[in-house]
Amino acid sequence: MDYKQPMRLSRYFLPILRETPKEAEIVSHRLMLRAGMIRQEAAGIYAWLPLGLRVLQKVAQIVREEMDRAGAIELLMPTLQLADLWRESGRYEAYGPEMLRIKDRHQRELLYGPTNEDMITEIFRAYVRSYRDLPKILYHIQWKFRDEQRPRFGVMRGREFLMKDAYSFDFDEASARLSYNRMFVAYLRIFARMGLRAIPMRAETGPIGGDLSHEFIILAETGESGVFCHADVLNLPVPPETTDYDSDLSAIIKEWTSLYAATEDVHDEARFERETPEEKRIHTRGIEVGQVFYFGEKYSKPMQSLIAGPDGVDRPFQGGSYGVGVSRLVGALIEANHDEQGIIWPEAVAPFKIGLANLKVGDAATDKACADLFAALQKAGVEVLYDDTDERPGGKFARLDLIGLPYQIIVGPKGLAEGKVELKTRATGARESLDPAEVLARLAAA
RNA sequence: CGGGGUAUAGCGCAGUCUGGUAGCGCGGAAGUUUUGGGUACUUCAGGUCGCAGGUUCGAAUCCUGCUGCCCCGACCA
Repeated sequence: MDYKQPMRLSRYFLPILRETPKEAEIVSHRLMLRAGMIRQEAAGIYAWLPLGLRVLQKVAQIVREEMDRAGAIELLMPTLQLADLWRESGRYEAYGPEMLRIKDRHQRELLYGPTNEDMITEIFRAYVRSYRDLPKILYHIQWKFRDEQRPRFGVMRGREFLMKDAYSFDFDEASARLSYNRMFVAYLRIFARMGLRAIPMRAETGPIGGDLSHEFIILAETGESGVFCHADVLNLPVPPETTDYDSDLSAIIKEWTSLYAATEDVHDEARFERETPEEKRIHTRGIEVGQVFYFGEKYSKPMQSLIAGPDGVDRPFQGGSYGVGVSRLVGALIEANHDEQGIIWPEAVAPFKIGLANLKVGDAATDKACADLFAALQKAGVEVLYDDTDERPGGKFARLDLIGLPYQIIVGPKGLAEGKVELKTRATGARESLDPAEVLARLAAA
């Protein structure tokens, strides 16, 4: 997808719903349906329409950039996996009905992958034998399927979902902890870049297993689990882009994990009260958007992925896995950024930066002013959606507010009579009457 | 997986109790009008009433079975 390609609304595919579909209960689901981002094809299974896809891919791209920055290497594993692979790790029977099991024409047993620890271990085992090749962190961004008993909340808890999962390979535990720390720091940056405050919380390790784990959680009333934390954890500094991932990151980890923060599953009320002054105690709900695990030899041992050490002795590698719910994040972002009128996208993930509204299509002056602005924005490489439809102003305003582009440039005969266009900032609602050149200077710069 | 709902036009709904071959609003098309926060009016198009059986002269409506979807709970990125 070429994001910079400017788009005319009259040629785009943006099926806006004026009324709320009744099946949508929470706000992000309602808005995604209304804004023409997704269409449900089955319970927990969605088609991503053009506007939704743009956001999904932007989220994925931020994840990708931060993973790369932290030294992880991208690959791509298939969605379908052989059941035998999972038998080898002992998880085929353990996983339960959540796993979608299917057979091919030869009656070979396959499954639609709910995660990829087994497969990445198989790949790694095939090629890596020496401690000298470690450490490594491999990741991919791929669709997963978990046959939830009860999918709900739109893309926040779908059955099919897009996930980034990374896997670390280390020779010893000390090194594995460093990999864990790298991913931890990368996660802090990923969510911060999307304008989200994600808090790492101690959590249960779940069916994947392991002995060290944090969930990254966004506080939201509509979240699926209860959380407890110290208020100050909301204001900790996010590691900068210049963070050296080859350095010892433990100071950052310590800073982010010393204040109390836990999900209800592992919550210890006595400890919470001991460690947190009453006025700093937060008890609310949260949306899990990422999780990091260290699980040691859980897969390398049963699957016999052995690494020769300096002493010539083979040992199972020390593993960790690190997930980010990419499609879920799109829902979470809306939960965190909306108002009565619709979505308010953070600029980093907005489907377009600007909505350019021609209030009187067919009027020579507004047409020309819009065409000039459109061309200039295109030239400046700014992502712009030009509403060139022959529709009433009210409808255009409502639609732009609904889809939540960060800026609206409103061009109508009234303002143009004085040589002005209006610049509206979606987040604040602020409207300014400016020369077209001023608007350009403002929006093309940032 | 337990409990509760629901299924009628693209979307939101009425009609079902009391059987007589389907209607309203929004949206769509054509037109007049209007033009800075979803303008008003006129006309038009669009539905084998979730599916399969059954009862009946006749079924959206009554009976049986099935399926999809939603909500609460348990469970989960």
